[in-house]
Amino acid sequence: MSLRHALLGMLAEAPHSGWDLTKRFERSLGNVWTASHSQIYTQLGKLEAEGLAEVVATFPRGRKDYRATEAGRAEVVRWLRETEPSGTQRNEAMLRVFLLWLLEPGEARAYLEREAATHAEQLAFYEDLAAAWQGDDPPQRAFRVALEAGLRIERAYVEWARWAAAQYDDAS
Amino acid sequence: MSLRHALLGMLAEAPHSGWDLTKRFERSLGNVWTASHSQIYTQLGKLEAEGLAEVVATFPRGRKDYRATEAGRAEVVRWLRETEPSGTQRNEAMLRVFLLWLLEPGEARAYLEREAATHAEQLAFYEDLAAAWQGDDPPQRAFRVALEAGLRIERAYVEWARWAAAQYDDAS
DNA sequence: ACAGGCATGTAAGTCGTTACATGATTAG
DNA sequence: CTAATCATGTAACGACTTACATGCCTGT
Repeated sequence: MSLRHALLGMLAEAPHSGWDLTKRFERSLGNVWTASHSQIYTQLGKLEAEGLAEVVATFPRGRKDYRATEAGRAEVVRWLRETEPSGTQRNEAMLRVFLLWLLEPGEARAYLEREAATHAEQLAFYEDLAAAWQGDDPPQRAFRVALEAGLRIERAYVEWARWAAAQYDDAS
Repeated sequence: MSLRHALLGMLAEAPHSGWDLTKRFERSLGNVWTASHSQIYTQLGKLEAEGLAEVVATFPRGRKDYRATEAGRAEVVRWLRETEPSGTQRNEAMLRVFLLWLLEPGEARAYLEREAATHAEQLAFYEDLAAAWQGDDPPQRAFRVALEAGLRIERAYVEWARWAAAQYDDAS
């Protein structure tokens, strides 16, 4: 159950509302794990019921800020230490590559060119983030390490997709 | 619904039994999409009921080989053409990197070193596959294109993980 | 004879998506 | 005053995991 631990991790760093967490998933975290607001609010309720998170402040418009309790923080750490990442992979874009032979070569090439463009855009986004990055506390440094992975992997994707598109050129 | 289309794609290439498909997911395809046998058998039943796949042969031990019907083949092609890959990402190993600040630097470094080793192993596996690769029909060529992505991305992961482990060195 | 791998299926429960539903605050 | 954004929640349905359940064939 990774969502629980993703939420607890963010709530161990600083208080956040369900809305905040939803936005963080949409922006930075969404590149490694996605979650919809309905899932987040439901999970926050459960974390509170289990004593892993608590409401620390309430604001206008019904906003509630949660923070991880000591038990909650201990639970993320336990999860990081004692469990191995599940090998479950889901990469729909790459699954489609296995099936490209079912299309005309021109269509396959177009798909790969769109992939190249999408990844180039994502890479540019990461480059902007990296250029703007500053901060030296541990969570920021962990973020920078993850961002570096994004940079390197998106670069590899862009180069691969361009190479792959060329494989489906009329010539070949 | 990617699983349906992954199955239909394989059944459009050649007849396969549920067992075969399960094995293919465990081996090559598992790196981009995972599926358990229970999910596969259930889905094959549905595909047959909808006229997208049909049983073409039966063997000892209850083995049944399925093949995509014309309607089934048309359905994968429609999916490839008319739908965009869903942006849903789930990469638990990278999610953990965002949370590494919760561990001692030594533990974080150990995690990243294990990641480097895991990806190096996967890379070696892909390199063996690439060395042994031959075949010139369209499905094989699509496989080779996907394999090239695996090679490049695993290489990027290995280099990143080594760099990242160094970030958590005692010195820093 | 028996171990290992082949082969298929069902059931219960959890996780995740999409749609529905409501309302408050702020900026223009 | 009104549109956009903030903000939270529930319900229905579909996807996925884990466990249970069964039995056949082949090689040693």
